[in-house]
Amino acid sequence: MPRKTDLDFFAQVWAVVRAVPPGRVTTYGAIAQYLSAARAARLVGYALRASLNAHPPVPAHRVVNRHGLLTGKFGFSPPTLMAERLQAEGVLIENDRVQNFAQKFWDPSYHLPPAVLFFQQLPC
DNA sequence: TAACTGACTCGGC
DNA sequence: AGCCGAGCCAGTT
Repeated sequence: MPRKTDLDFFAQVWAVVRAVPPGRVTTYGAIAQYLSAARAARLVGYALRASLNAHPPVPAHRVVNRHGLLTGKFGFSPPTLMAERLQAEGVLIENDRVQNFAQKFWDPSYHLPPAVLFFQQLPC
């Protein structure tokens, strides 16, 4: 299993997050699993915290934890920005929790081509 | 170089 | 249904 690729782990995470459609959300674990690093969910969160000044921008607000909780909201300024962006896309938030999480959930492993192909077709 | 740190997850109570 | 402890891995110090 090639754990190393031509792209940094961070860059891979960002690429996947950019593929999440507006109005949908995904989880750290789902991204990690898609990247063949199912145990690296924490790293995904770590990568997202570093994504705030990434180019092109990363829609980090569409990534929540497995309970649909907005655990990363403190990475935004103000922290309410994460919930506001989601609600602007039609995702209902209550008490920092995504409502109808099961319906809004978007799984990269299901909706995206295999990671190898996905990164192959990526520009740059 | 070794130790510490997380925007997490899973399983057991 | 919600809390607690252990495992996880790349980056940073």
